[in-house]
Amino acid sequence: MTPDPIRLRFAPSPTGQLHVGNARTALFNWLLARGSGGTLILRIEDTDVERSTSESERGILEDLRWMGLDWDEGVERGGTHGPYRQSERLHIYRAHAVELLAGGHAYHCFCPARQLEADREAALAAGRPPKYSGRCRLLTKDEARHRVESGEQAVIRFRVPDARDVSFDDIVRGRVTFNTDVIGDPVLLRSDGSPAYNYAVVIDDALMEITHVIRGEDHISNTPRQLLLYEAFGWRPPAFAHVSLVMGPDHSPLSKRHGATSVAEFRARGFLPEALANYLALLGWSPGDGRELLPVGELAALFRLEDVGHSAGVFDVEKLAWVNRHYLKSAAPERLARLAVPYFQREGWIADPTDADVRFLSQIVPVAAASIDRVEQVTARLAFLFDYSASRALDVPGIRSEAQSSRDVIAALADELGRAGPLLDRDTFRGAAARVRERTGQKGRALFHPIRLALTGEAEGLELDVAVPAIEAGAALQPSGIRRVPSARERAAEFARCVSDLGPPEA
RNA sequence: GCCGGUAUCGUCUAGGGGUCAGGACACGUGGUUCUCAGCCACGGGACCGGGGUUCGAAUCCCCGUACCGGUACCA
Repeated sequence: MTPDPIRLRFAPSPTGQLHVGNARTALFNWLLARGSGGTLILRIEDTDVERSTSESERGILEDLRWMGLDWDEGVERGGTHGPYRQSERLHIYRAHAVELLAGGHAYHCFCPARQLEADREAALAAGRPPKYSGRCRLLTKDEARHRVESGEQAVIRFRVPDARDVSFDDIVRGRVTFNTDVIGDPVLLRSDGSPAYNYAVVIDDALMEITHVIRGEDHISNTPRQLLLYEAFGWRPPAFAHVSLVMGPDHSPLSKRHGATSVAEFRARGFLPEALANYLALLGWSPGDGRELLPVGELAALFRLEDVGHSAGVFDVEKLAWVNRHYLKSAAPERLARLAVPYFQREGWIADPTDADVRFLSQIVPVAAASIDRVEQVTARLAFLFDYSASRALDVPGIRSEAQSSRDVIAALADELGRAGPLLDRDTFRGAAARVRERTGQKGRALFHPIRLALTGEAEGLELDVAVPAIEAGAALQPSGIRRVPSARERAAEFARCVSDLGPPEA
């Protein structure tokens, strides 16, 4: 007998960008669903009308898809358990509240907000738990009905049973127990008729037949309230798994002041989706055999909730960068080229790339990508192509002094390239360099470094064997959407002229 | 305050009554290369504290501490 397939859900609130902590929760749900042949549902928890926006919802969905996470039922996908937006389920919450009211599990509460606030402060001051006093619990149904009918504002509260333990076996943490004495009667329906979180989740998870709730640890103390609700309805609760939260380097919750926190920001900085997903899976979980660089598809087969760590994890951008480098090195050339285009555009180096431009970029961007952390950094690595200036290079003291003491190499290079054809491949470049060596007697660093300075305008960068042919290929680009790339010959001539204008080095 | 959770190198983790406490990122040193990055090799670096149980505790138990979460008509 095979067990029923599991049903999981990810239920974000569309109140901002998708945070990496939530992305990790989504990923864990996805890994388990895909690894077990289960169903993943995407539900939108937009009952907070003030803060929910449809742009946020769109952004979150986009970020999820970008990371490679898909879902089987839910928003923009449909399914038999919809609607999947809480704002479209209000009638369902009302109907079930009526049922709870009838069964005596819930009651109307007319306490004004200021009263509640005062109670709360008094309780805190007296060292008591600041839970709802229960003032309206004793109201008779008739009295409550009259007051409601007379137009008085009311919320519907759940009647939490007194002095009982509520326990559950959390899949990641083990048995967790709360006593109901510390739980105030939670609001089910607000005075405007909209459902509160703890109520809506229960109705939705139950009606959507969710079998496993994987969510952040911040929800662990909501769980007993929700369990009580399941009990009142006579429903069987799902299994719960609370995963720890993601922290910043200072061990406080990851926030803006730590830098990027949302999936969209990491994407904008040029992290690859497969790298972010791989890294996030490793934060709080490990396959156990020491392997770390595994695509999510493989991780899914290995993932077990029981193996998820109990403690909060610090988000380590350095390690993410390492994972990203790995995927950068194996990414398809044309994909990298296209990913890099927006960054070039931002620099004003490219307008609209032609097919030839993309072919050119597909040659050189992957080389640059092998030595950077994120696609964003490709511009610094390839600035020598599009942003060459001999005079600007020679403004840098270190470059100027080295160039001045290497005038022989620079002059010989300019002369040599003036008579040679373009250095379109490694061997042609090496041949030219060999002739400069013969003419000057310089070799090794004393030969190549000045050549680097003259041809790239930079003291460091890609190896010349690929940089120089790339310069020539860029210079040969015919009708192009790329800013003109000066050839090696032009560069050498310009650089030599600038150096000779400088005169001899100061003693 | 009260309730709940958590605790192995700086970070992510493996392990778990007797181990040289293993790996990865980061860091340091050396090598490779015209340079930076990379890559390779080597190296330093941890069981929160105190009690208890035990021949033996990082591992089991208790207490404490620290941190995180909750204590909402936010989710």
